[in-house]
Amino acid sequence: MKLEKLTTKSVQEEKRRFQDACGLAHAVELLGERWAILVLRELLLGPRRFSELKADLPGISANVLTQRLTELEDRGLVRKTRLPPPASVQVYEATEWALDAGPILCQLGRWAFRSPRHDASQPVSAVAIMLSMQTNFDASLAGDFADTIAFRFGQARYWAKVADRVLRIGSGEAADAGATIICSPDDMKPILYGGAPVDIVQVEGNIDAAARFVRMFSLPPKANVVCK
Amino acid sequence: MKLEKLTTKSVQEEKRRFQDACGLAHAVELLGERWAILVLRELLLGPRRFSELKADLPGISANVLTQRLTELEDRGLVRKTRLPPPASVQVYEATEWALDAGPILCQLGRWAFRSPRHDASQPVSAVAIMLSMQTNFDASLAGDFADTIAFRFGQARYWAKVADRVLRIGSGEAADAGATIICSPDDMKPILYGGAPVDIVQVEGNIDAAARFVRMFSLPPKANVVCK
DNA sequence: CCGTATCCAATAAGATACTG
DNA sequence: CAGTATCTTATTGGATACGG
Repeated sequence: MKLEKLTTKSVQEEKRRFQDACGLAHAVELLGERWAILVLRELLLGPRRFSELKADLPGISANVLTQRLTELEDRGLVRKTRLPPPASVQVYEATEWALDAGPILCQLGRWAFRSPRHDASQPVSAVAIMLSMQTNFDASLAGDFADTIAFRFGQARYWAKVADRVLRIGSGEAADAGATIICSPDDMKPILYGGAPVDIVQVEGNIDAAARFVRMFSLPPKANVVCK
Repeated sequence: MKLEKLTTKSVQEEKRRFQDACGLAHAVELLGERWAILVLRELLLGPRRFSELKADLPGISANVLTQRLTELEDRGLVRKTRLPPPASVQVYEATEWALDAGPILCQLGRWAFRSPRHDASQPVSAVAIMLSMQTNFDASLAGDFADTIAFRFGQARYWAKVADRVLRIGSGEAADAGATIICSPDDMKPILYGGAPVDIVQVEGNIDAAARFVRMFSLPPKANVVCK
């Protein structure tokens, strides 16, 4: 009975494969299922646990998340590992190869942002807002700025470091932060992309550094298309 | 009755939207349905007609193709136009914005090519093999080569032009081709990527130019991952 | 708390035949 | 050729209950 089910399932998977050697067709086979790309996005800045993923992907159900994680593991994009003691907690981690897709996916996101249908009023996750900084950083606005800005979104910790007109982001505590911004990921949207001043949220440390930092981002122009 | 159906449908579409302002989530909403990315790929080198698309997307059914084209049109990615007389035939054409996604999708394809699960023995479409040349062109192998190679895949015509270690591709007849390669898209795979000599297919014109040209491509290395 | 397994209803995809 | 119409099958997401 179970064997039959498994066989049926693999036959189905066969049938759902594209008969197409093009790499792009395979990309769709790897990441084309609903939620898969967003699960990977959440892993781009480091390992996460199941409940974090579920919390940051509003609308996903536990069984679907389980299924996507298992599929991504089967395909070599995700590893199920255990954090070193004393944490000793189980986490999901993107493989190096999966991380290589990160910059490409960010570019795809920036492209889709130009859609007239895009709704920026929806919520964003912490990872999403951090990645958006990386993607929409405008080197020409950086001037001689050189500092690290730390972010506290609830319990989550991230940082963004600017030097020589290059920005790098990462997760974890920042040792050398000139300023720390404490708010929710959603609070950052009007500040980074709506021209709002940084002091509408809590800032610790060098507030001028934080204020300069948040003016270094710009969104791409909307596409000139008509759509129903 | 009909109104009710439409309302139900739009409510359903609402529900399927991600509550996520991240551009990547919107990219999935734009291109995430099955076949959508491959339909767009087929339009990246110029307008195509319904039957060509159906023929080059093995396995797609007419109703799904209709639905994808309508959706892509609604979303501003595709325009339904009519070729100028005397052709006067209806074609589907990617918008400028949709074409901007082309290079990103090609990079995603090159990334997915590194998957251990990728099956290069599947067939490729004419557009896919031409795009793969653009994507996998290795400038360091071009030397001082400067010439245009024309391709005839059945009735379809494409060209690839190399100058100053830069390759450009396009569709249509090439006026100044040094050589013309006449075969099927699948025949090109072993020649471009398997080291096979170009003269296993029909070549007209300067065969040495064709032979040099087909050695200018290299695939990315496989990812170092285990997968079930 | 961290998931996993199973069932159910809704909907999307696919196969096939058919029409202007 | 360019799609529609109809029927069947597969997948999804939500609820619920269960195991470590």
